[in-house]
Amino acid sequence: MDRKGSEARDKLVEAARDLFAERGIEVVSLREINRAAGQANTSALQYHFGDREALLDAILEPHQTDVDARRNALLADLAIREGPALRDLAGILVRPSAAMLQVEGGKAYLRIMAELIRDPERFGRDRIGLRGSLGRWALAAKRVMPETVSPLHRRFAAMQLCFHELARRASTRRRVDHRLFVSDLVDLTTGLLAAPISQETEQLLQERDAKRAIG
Amino acid sequence: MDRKGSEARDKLVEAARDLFAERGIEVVSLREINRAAGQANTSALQYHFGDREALLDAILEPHQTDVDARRNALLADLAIREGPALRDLAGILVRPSAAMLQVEGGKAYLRIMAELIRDPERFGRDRIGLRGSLGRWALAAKRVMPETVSPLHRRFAAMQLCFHELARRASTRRRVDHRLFVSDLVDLTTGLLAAPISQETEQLLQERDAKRAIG
DNA sequence: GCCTGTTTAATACACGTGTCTTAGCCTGGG
DNA sequence: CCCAGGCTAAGACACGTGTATTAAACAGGC
Repeated sequence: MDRKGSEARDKLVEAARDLFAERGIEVVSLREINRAAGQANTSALQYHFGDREALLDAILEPHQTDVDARRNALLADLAIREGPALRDLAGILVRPSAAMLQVEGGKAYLRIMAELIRDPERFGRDRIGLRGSLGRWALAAKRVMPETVSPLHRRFAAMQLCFHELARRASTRRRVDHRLFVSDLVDLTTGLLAAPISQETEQLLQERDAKRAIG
Repeated sequence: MDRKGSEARDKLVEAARDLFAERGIEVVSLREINRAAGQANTSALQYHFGDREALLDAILEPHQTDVDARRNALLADLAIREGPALRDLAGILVRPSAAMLQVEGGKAYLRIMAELIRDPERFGRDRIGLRGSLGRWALAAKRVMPETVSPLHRRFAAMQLCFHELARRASTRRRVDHRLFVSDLVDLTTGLLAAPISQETEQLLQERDAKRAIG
């Protein structure tokens, strides 16, 4: 009942994937997906998936496992080395997802992911793989990063940057060579993770801590 | 016919503002806005604004002029000084918008802006004020920034970061003092703008240029 | 062959939507 | 007073939506 059904099912996920990417997950109607997939009847989608969420899962799952495998491999490499640079971390965040730029349907996947990660609450944060390799990445990053105001904030911001920029790249016209773009994105992400704390911030931090000590 | 009509009109924009911020501009139905505004009839919105886009303009306009005034003032200050640091630039990007965190309805405005700036094409890029103070900021930034791979890319990424983080802040529970958050966000933005170019990127750049020289 | 289970097709239903039309209200100016 | 015009109310229209139901095609196993 699940994997690899009926060619029509495949067409459905394909059509849904592209429509979700192009116009947003919630906006596209199920009927429209049916139409786009050729299966002219209304309940094909109903039959194969049940509802929109299950369809979304079916779209995401293959790419998700692909990305997770790549990132986990990089993380395993990292564990061996000692004293990895921040740029290595940024690369581990960016590159596995960036690889989807060259995969069939990967661009649509990236655009959908950007929408999902934008507000993780909307569709449940499990779906974006925070419990998967992204979570492991965050842990590794925490170990390496210099102590900052709110390292969590920085890591989340880095994820947002990464996925948003990948989605932008994925939605522009066809490119063949993404290496320069990816390398630049890794640089940007590194800059974000490594952003120094200014005097102003330092002072405000001290003020806050002082207040907390009193209160 | 335009400014300051009828209290009901104000309630309409207020309700629409909050609903747009909470659930997305395209998702909320006009009927729902009417309902939320108390005006139980269906065509009040129709009458006062015409369509959703005009309503959106009515929501944005006051805050937009406010932000533009603040940013333009900062830009004027900047023009006098010489050799401003990148962090000053980042501050000019962040602070005028961040000020909306403490303004009645400003949080909703920020969340809407984040959605608009996410894909400027969807609603027309005029609406996000790229022709206003944001455009002037981009020009000023271009003058100050070190030459990078694609400075435009960096400036756009900085804007995205800024508005997205502000929207996140705006959608969390009530906070009183935003100074530390803002200062930290300025630091992050600075780090993004100032992110150094890695060896890898440098090399890829040279390869690209070499190819271009041949082709 | 035939019969079972899986897939596709074809409608039907109740509901929410954007838009339009018509009538009622209510206030300010003559 | 009254009555024109800005505003609100109420409803109708055609349409798209998610879901459910029922029938038809299509396979493979005995």
